[in-house]
Amino acid sequence: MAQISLTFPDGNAREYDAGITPAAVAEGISKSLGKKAISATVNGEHWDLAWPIEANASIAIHTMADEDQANELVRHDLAHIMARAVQEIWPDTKVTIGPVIKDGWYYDFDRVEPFTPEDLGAIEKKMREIINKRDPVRTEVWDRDVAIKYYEERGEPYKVELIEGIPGDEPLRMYWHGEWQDLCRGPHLQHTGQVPGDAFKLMSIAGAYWRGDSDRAMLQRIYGVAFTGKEKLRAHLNMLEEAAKRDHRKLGREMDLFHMQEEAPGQIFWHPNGWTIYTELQDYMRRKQRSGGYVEVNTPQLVNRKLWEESGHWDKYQENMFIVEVDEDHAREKAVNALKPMNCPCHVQIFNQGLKSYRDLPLRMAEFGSCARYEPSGALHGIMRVRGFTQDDGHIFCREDQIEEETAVYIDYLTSVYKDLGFESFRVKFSDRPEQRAGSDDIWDKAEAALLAATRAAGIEPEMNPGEGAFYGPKLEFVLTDAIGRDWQCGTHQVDFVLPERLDATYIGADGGKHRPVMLHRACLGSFERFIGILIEEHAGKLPFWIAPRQVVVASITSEADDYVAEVVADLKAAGVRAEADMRNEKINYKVREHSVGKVPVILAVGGREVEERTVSVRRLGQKQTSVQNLDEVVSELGVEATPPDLR
RNA sequence: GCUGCUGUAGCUCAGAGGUAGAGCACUCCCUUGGUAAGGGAGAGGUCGAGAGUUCGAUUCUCUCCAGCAGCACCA
Repeated sequence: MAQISLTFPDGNAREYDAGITPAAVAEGISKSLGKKAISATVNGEHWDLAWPIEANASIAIHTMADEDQANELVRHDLAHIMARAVQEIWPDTKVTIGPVIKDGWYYDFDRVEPFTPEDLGAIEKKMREIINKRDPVRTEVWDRDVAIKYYEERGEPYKVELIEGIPGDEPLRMYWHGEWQDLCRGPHLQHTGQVPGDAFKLMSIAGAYWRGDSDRAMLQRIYGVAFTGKEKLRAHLNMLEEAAKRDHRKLGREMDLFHMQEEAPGQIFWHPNGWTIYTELQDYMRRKQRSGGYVEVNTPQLVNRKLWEESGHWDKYQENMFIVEVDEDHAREKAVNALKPMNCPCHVQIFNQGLKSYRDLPLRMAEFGSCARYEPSGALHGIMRVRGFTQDDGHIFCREDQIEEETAVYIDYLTSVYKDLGFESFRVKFSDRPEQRAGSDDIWDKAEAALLAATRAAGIEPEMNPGEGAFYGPKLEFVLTDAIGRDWQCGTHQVDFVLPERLDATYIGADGGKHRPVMLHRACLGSFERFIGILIEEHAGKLPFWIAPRQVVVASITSEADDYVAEVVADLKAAGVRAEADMRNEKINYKVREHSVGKVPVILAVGGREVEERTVSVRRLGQKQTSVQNLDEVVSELGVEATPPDLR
């Protein structure tokens, strides 16, 4: 038998017979490791203990102490155990796929009867029975024809389709958990009893399209979470509960920021508090844009269909546009307009007024552009995905060779904005050429290289999103996450070769001839609405002082202090602080509670002593202790804090 | 848009085939209280909209609207 050499993490190598399994390797090292081993990493690949190793390789044996591998195995085995449980309870259910995801797994089923929330309990119970049986997990490699026939006979069409989609040279692994069988890449644990029975929970049922294709069957997906121990599960569930408290929809109500109602789905009624955040943020962005070399413009909301036809939106985006037809007695003729879903075509109209010289480039044009998009009803989400929103939009008209420099400048700009707003880190995704695209490969090469180079120069290694670019050019997406970890694209930076062409934007080059500018679409916040939603969740409502809508409440302890309260409020306002008086006939406990719930950053309590000494008792949100300070001192301190970071 | 769930007072929720309840919030009264809910009284709802079944519907059925979770979408 041929010999192979396996290299261990400590650098030592040992000789084995070819075809040895990691289980035997572990057993050979020590009896206890043989018992504790759950899987291995072989040449960087997560490897089942039962898979043979045929050639020289590096190897690391894993135990339950290796969190990453253990979680993957536990979650993956649970996916199978859940599918088995479901088929044992409802044998007519067809199985599809069940991958591991962050914190758990899901499995998609095809069953005529929908699952109910009560079913989850029954499935969990059955899963624990399976775990308690300690059924062995076994794997075999099959020929495709045999496997296809096997699944056809069992009436599992989805599995047949999956196999047909697997490249012919890849081995088909068939797994058994006891008598129950599934097609699976593996690896898995050795028996069902290795899965902790008290560290998982089925979370929810939802619809999901087969293969993610909305033209195909709607399956039923069951989500579960799982960990290696029950404390970790408890911590996770606890985290979710805490995260729910940070939901911007809940805080929006509690802080009286905004509301939404049936008559205007996907649109926001901003209340005074919320609008203060909005305008404070807008003022800040306007200053940043000015110092960033942008010129600010404003363009029409309602634009005739002709322009949208020229821009291509009428063809490609019509379903998402609010179309407005005027056909009334007072109108001479019927006009078809659309509320703008984007600002870009309008910005090109401004660019196109008069002749532009190469000396004008790069031309950075910005607009707080209000857009309306008819988003699918199921996509709406609080103020983060709406139908009426305002982008901090901007378009940079430049030459091809300026893309990299402009991208670098933009990343720097965005980074400073995010930092000022409390986001020290954010994720960047890079989407390159899709299959359907405009422009030559040569231009794409250059544009992609420019974006990547600028991003890397900024010290950012983007996540790759292959083939996800716009048809008109590659893009960078700047992603922030909400309270429960969902991704939201906020900032964006996209190269566009197409729109300048369609709308015939030109500039006169140094050579005296006409040239086509490149357009960079960019938004830093993305939209005020989404960004404020993220901002609220990121800070759990405890916004940085300068942007907090209600900054200070001055609360009287007894009515004797009322005059002094008014004086303190006046002083604070004069220092540029948003201050209000609370002289209601209520106890200080009550006032403190109410304004704490309302997330007011600073409460100044004043009673007889403070009136006497011209001091205030300062209480910061989230802190129990208070400090008595001189009034003038506090006013100047808070005046500084109320100053936006770019003006300090 | 798709699958499932939900819609009762400003908010959080209970309720039942015979036309509705709690706590908080709100208004008034008492209370002047020292850092997360002092006490009392009062007011407040075509039970999301429309249709059907029924002697009678907010409750059952259907359609629509909106929201929630996920999927799809997010040039």
